Amino acid sequence: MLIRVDPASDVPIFAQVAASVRADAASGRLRPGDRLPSAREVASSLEVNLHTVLRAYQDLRDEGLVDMRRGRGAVVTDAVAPLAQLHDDVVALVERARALGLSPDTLAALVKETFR
Amino acid sequence: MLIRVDPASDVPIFAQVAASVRADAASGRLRPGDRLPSAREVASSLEVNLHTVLRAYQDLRDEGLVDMRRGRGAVVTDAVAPLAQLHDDVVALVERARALGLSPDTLAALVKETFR
DNA sequence: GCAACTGTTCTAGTATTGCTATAACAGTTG
DNA sequence: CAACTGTTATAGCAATACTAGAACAGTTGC
Repeated sequence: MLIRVDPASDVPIFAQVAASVRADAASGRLRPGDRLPSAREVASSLEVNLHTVLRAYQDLRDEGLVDMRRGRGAVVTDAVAPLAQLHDDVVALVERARALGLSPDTLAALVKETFR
Repeated sequence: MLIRVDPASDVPIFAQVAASVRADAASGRLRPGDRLPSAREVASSLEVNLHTVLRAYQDLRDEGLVDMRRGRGAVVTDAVAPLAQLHDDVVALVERARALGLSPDTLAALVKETFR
């Protein structure tokens, strides 16, 4: 379980951590029942604050993607299934967007706006 | 040409303005050669500051979607064509995501992460 | 039971960001 | 020339992102 983050990005670190987990769940690298590394572990290896990682984990919990309890850690739930189902479609769309020269921000913003 | 914004949203106003224009371009409601309403007009009707709208317009310019010159205003460029080409795919993906119960933020973040 | 782990909560400080406010400047158009 | 357009500059305020340190409270395994 590897969580990647780009410190130079304008995207908040906590959002990048959550996004990394989400992508792993969508691609099947992370399955229901799997446990995320402890927040302290992640914070240490990314050299960021514990609270920053916890903020990401809490966002994932709010989305229902993980189940959190003290002492146990954060465990992936069945709610990741929809993400996995969309994975191929998302990859296909991203490939088309990339071929057309769009930026990640542009495509993401377009998707978000279309959702409204 | 109508630009909608949700003041209660946690998404910055300037990002919402840019997203609104992007969506209009993608759907074909806005075509190459069309002129955006002046920043002062939009600021006035949305009851926000001029600079907030200009920030949105400048983002669109950075993406190449509009051409800006003082005195003339912001004009939509041919670069919106890729957006229009993706429109149907984006709508289809959003529909699937909605049916699966995903939130706009979750899907947008997933798309953005998949792009990396 | 106890030690070592886990998330939870609290307080607090700093730097950055989003937005506002005013004003002046400089091209473009009719 | 007048009325429009975006551009630039300065300044201030509120909220956000991140950090820091500490204590608390369940869970697990020896």
